[in-house]
Parts: sequence; structure tokens; C-alpha cells
Amino acid sequence: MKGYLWTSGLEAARGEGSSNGHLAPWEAIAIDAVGNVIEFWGFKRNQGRVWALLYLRGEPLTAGELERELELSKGGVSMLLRDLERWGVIRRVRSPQDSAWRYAAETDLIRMVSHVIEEREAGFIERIRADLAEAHRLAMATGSVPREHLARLEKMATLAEHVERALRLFIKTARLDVGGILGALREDSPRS
Amino acid sequence: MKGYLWTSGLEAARGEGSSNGHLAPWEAIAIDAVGNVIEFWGFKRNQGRVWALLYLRGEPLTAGELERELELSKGGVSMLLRDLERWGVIRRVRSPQDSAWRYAAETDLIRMVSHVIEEREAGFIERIRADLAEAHRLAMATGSVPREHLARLEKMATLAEHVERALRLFIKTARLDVGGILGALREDSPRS
DNA sequence: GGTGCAGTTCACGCGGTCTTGAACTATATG
DNA sequence: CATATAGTTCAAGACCGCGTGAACTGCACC
Repeated sequence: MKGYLWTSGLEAARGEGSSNGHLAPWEAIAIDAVGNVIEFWGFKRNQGRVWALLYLRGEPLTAGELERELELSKGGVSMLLRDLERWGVIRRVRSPQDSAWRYAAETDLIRMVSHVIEEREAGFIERIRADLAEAHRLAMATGSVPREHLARLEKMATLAEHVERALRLFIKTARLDVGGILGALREDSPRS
Repeated sequence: MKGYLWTSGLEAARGEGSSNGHLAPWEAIAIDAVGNVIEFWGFKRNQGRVWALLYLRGEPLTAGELERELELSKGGVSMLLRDLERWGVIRRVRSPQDSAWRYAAETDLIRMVSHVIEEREAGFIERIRADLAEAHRLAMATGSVPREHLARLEKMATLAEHVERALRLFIKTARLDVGGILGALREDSPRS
């Protein structure tokens, strides 16, 4: 399994073929670890795995390669790449003579996560607030709602506000904290 | 964390007339809102709903009442109460002459959430770290792994550390922040 | 126009999670 | 001890999201 029709000049230099369709064991482990983290954060596991592979390899890969290495379907890869690109975590690069797109990992995975979570959470909180407000309105309109019941509802709303604040603060600090190591992920010394 | 798109509680409450026991529309909305939050945090939606009803009502309810009001099954209520009680968010109280237990909401919902999340996250991070370490070990043992690949793997590990730190910090601050309003949930001041 | 390949879209099926409902245990009461 | 009611457990099934694979589009080159 050495010769590839589709990888002619570019890869020839790194002859040792580890990419015949299954990952090196250590890669598999690391990639799955990232997949788990990403899943924990509410994304798809395979989104994380795709990013991880691209990042670990360092060089842009084609959709076909991702498909083979990660054992995913064509359609699946397409959708995953779509999402990742829209979120700005991977970059589409046109390869010189090859007719296929290639994808490269951006280093700001975290910024994506925090950004998307921030948006998601914004809409989320928004809805909660709206619902609680509506509940309050209805309760008032009803008229016959005991005073302390209303009071508890109001307290609930303030609780929501506080939780919201805590969440926002977290995202902000996470951004800052992690932002500090963005440089660490970046290729500071491209000596290859 | 799968459903950050739920059908708005506003309509949900109006749809099905009142075949339920006697859950006021405004209660339904507020309760569902809490359920959504709780679900967002990785728990079961109905755990949040149960707590919310108990909290809003202010007085202890029996399992049967919960079953009726929230339209849940007997078995389901049993399991939900079990979890909630173990986490210390509700309290089992013996009622004077009635032969059934009653359950009352504790006010430290958040402490539970942060506590459980903390534990969950601790084990989670632990495993990620172990996985990455293992990947690194394997990669080293393999011998033929390019240096920059190894370097990226290491960077990944440090990223993980930073994320971990950010998470811990979040939980801590959330605890503190929310702790401040525990008093607000308690039965003293009607207004925030 | 035709062939081949890259990429996209989407209905379906699989797998995992939550809920149900019934069988079971526990406890009280006459 | 028989009966009733409260509470628990668990297999079966409802439910839902994800990935698959096939049909489709688009593009390039012959």
C-alpha cells in the first residue's frame, strides 16, 4: 500500500506511509481524546476528531483522506467539514495541481468553542428569560396566585440572571486564559 | 447537551387543555423553563421540573402529586426523587398522619449542579489526560514519529491542562457568585 | 456530449437515552 | 393473615440524534 495515485509530489518526501487507511495507534488515541472533549462541550465527536487529525498531521488533508483515516462516510466528512469551516476552525486551501480541496486546522479551536457556546448560550438564556417573564405575566393576569408563589417565581428569575452572569464570566475568562496558549498551539518554529 | 433547541415552553403549556391535575399555565411555563436549564447542564429535564414544582409550591408534595401534576409515571417519579434526594436538592419529610412521604425543595439547586458537574468533569479531565499521556508514550515507543508531530501532541496536552484550569475556575466562581443569591431563593425577601 | 471524480444533500437505520408500566417489595391496618 | 397503599426495580419500547450510503450536482478534462 505504498503508491498513491493522488499523492504524487507533495507527500513523497515523507515517505514512511502511516496513512494507508488506519491511523497510528497513538494518533487514534489522541484523536479520540479530542473527540471526547469536543463532545463534552456539546459538539459532535467527529468534529473534534477531524480537527484533531488535521492538527496533528500539520499539513492539509483532502476529504478523501479524512474519510479513510477516520473511517467516516463521504457524506459525513462533507458535513463535518462544512460545520468546522463555518466556525473557522479549519481552513480550506486549494492545492496547487491536485483538483481536490484540502483542509488545514486552525489553531483557535478554543475560540471557536467559546464563540459557538457563547452564541448558543445567549439564545438559550434569552429563551429562559422570556419564558420566566411570560410565566410571571400570566400569573399576574390570573390574579388568584398566592403572593409567596409569585415571590418564588421572581426569585427564580433572579437566579437565572445570576447563572447567566456566571456563564458569561466563564466564557470570557476561558477565552482569555486559553488565548494565552494560542501561541502554544501555533507553529512557533516551523523547522520542517 | 443535545437539545438546545426545544419547543418554546410558551406554547407547550397551552396546547393540551387541562387533562393534567391542576397545574396552572404559568407554573407549567416556569417549570419547563427550569427543566430546560437543568437539561442544558447535562441532567434530566424532569429532574429540573420536579425540583421547580416543589420549589414553586413551597410546600412538600407527595410522589403521587408530582406524578399527577407533571404527568410522569410512578416509576419515573421514584427514580427522579431518588436522584434529587441523593444530590441533596430535595428533602424527604414525613407527613404527620398521612402514610406517604413528602418531598420539599432545597434552595441550593446550584450547589448541586456545580458539585455534580465538578465531579463529573474531574473524572472526565482525568481520562483525557491519561489518554494524551498514553498517546505520547506510544508515539515515543514507536520511534518513527516525526518530531513536529510529537511537538503538536505535547501542545495539545498543555492545551488540555489550560482548559481544565479554566473549567475549575469557572466552577469555583460560579459557586461563589451563585452562593450569594442562595439567600434570594430562601424564604425571606420577596423582591430581588 | 461523455466520463470521472470531488463534493453535497437527505431519507433511512442504528444505537443510545429516557420513560413507561407492570411485577415486585415494604409497610401499615383491620 | 389478607388487603391496600407507597415505593422500587427493570425489561420493553418510545424517542432522538448521528452517520451512512445512494442519488444528486458541479466541474474539469477528453
